[in-house]
Amino acid sequence: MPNKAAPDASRRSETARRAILAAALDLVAEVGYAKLSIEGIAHAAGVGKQTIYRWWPSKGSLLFDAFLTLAGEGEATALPDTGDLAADMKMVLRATVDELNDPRFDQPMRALHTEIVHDPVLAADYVKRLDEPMRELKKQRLRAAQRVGQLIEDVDLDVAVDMLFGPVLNRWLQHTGPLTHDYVDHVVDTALRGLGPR
Amino acid sequence: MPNKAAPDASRRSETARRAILAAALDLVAEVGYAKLSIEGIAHAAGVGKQTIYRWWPSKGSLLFDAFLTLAGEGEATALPDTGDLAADMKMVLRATVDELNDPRFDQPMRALHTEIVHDPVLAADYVKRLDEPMRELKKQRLRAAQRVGQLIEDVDLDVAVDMLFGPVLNRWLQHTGPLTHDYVDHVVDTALRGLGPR
Amino acid sequence: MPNKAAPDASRRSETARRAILAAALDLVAEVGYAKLSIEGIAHAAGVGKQTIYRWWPSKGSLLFDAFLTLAGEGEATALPDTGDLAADMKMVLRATVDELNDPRFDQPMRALHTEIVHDPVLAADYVKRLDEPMRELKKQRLRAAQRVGQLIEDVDLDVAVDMLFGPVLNRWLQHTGPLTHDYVDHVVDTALRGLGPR
Amino acid sequence: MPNKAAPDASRRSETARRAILAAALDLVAEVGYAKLSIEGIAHAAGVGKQTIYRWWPSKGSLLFDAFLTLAGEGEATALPDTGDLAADMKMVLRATVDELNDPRFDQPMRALHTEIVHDPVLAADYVKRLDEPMRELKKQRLRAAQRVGQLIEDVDLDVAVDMLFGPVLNRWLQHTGPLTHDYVDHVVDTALRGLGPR
DNA sequence: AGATAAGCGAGACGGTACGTCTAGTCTTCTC
DNA sequence: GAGAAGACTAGACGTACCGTCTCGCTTATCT
Repeated sequence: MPNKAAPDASRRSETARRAILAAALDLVAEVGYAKLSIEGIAHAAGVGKQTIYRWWPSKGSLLFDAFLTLAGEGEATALPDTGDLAADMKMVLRATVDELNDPRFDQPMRALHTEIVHDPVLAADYVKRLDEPMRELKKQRLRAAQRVGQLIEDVDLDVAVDMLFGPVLNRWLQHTGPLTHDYVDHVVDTALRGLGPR
Repeated sequence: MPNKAAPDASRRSETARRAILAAALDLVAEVGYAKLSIEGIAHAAGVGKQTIYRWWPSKGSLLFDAFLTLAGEGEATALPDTGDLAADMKMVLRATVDELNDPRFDQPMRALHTEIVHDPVLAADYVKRLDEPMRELKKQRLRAAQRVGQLIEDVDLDVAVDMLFGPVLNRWLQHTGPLTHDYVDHVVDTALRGLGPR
Repeated sequence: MPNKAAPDASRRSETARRAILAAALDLVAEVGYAKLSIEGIAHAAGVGKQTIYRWWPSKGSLLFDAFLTLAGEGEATALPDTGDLAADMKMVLRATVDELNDPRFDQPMRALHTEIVHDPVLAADYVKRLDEPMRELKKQRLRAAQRVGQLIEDVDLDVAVDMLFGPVLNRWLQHTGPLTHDYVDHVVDTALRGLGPR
Repeated sequence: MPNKAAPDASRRSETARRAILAAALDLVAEVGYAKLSIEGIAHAAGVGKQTIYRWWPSKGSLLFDAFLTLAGEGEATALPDTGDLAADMKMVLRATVDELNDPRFDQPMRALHTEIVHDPVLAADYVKRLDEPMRELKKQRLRAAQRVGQLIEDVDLDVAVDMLFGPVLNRWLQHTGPLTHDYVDHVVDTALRGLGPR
């Protein structure tokens, strides 16, 4: 039994919702995460603060929703499959770093990741609605590679995905090095060939 | 001609410095990054706010210094070398996840990483004073493995390090899965063997 | 041509009207004037806010109506006349202070007076619908006294009423002293006898 | 033992204090009591809100202080004494109504009285710092009148003061009639002569 | 040794933003 | 068409911190 009356979603203003999400993206890109304020978003969206507090429990969840409109929730249905696993993975990862290098995506993604680092609830949501679906697509491509003998059979596909995509995300988050196409090519080649001899 | 008089470091109070760093660690562990305030740290350390602002340019750099006292700057001089690369890497990574799972380390590290994500200057400092030295140790161990034929010759060692350590850091930051010894074992085995057949 | 359609009073819900007035009185007595809100009244009355805004132009006018239901508009038809002016005035004033000391009346009256102080329109309404009728009754009693030689002929009856009732109201409003029967007796005696010698 | 550290008054900024009081007076005169906000005062005074909240417990006490700067705390030392009580009281009361009719005084005084009506603590302060001293001056003048036989001996001087000044304040607060010199003359004459015959 | 000056604890200052509350308007649905 | 319900824009509330500043006090260095 909820002790606080939930707002009636059927009456929600779609106009306001969209204005808020757009304003959040614009503002985070403009002023950066540190200076992003609910008050600023409300003002930029031409909306009362309460309208934000009514529908989002935290700045993180708002950023998450905003990010989803940017990413297009569940837009991709499959990774490219030209028959050459290495080439396909390089293509995907190159597109990823291009996105990460795009200022329009960079700031919102950093903001979202910051929230995820500190908010396990939000992180769970992120895993379920963004990470899992994307991970599934990646695993599907890897399974297809297994079928044509381009990937060993007895590998943990989650670990495989982590090894292919983790290093790039880390380098971006931690500014430990430049995000280039060369780097991702190296990562794909190394991951596929393995570090050990033979 | 500097327009702002630099503080005279020779007169700096070591007592205050230590109290501030300790209070920062205690507080971030206690209340979390989001509720961590300079004012709170100053109060907990029994110190005036100005003493913090005088010596640290940002909350991030303070957290960095605090973290260094926790990690023990440049304490380790070499990674273990029993002759078995896989076993050694598993040992190191298991120790790493144990640390990441330790509440005393978890919050300060998350706080530091948050700052790094948004502050390239701090990130550069982090890379130079923490990431680079640790990375060098790891590369030394990998070079030793190359000498005894446990690691292929023509591999980019930076990429190798990223593939071994990146997935763990990632999983921790994004809460994408549990950080277990099993997981790191999988990662090491897979990285060494490679994803491709043969 | 009115630009705002006037509500059709014939369709007005008497139930809602009464619930609102009752809720206003209850709430002002319970939480005090400062924390009295239209929203709170609407909620307590089980009524939509619009129903209040439709029928009352201001919080003051609502309080005024509520107060009228408490006072019983134009209920008294004459002041007591035992033939002894002083005794009759003391009786009336004692009843007045008893009312002012009654918590049920105290808060609503203070609220109403606050609104009157700042709203000349409401004040005019108050004068016409509450002050004037009461004042007329008082003047009637004074005129009767004049007829039997208990009050001088050439006195401004409005001034006389002000001198008898004003001090009590003031003392109550300003908390300048306790409102006792003794005090009103003093006022009546002094007013009738005059301050000057003889 | 106070549970909340009291601010250190010795460090108080006199500039800020004066700016706040002046801004409060200006604003209440300009926009009226109903639209007077702490935020507005702070802004007009070029001051942070906290500086107001630090030094005044309520809007009422701020208005009180502001009013004191307007009235000049304890400025008058004695009422005029020409030997003619009636003439002197008329002079004083005429000055009073002139003040009440002055827009510069009207709004702040109404604001202050509103707060007093609802805040007994503030009312006590008002009585002590403004009402009592003024009342004492009035009573001194009345005592002087008693000495020269212009006022009866056995009268409660507080009641006498209430009868002379109460009606004017009342008429002003409640808008029950115009505040004219004629009116105060009537009041003084009637009070001194008394309502009863002879 | 006394003067000088810096760091220090303390905390007031002008501000920004927080998250909550209410005003008054508007919209939707029911009776 | 009035009414219950409640979302909407707007903005004040009182609180928490920001980063700067000023105040005495304590040290350390320099005449």
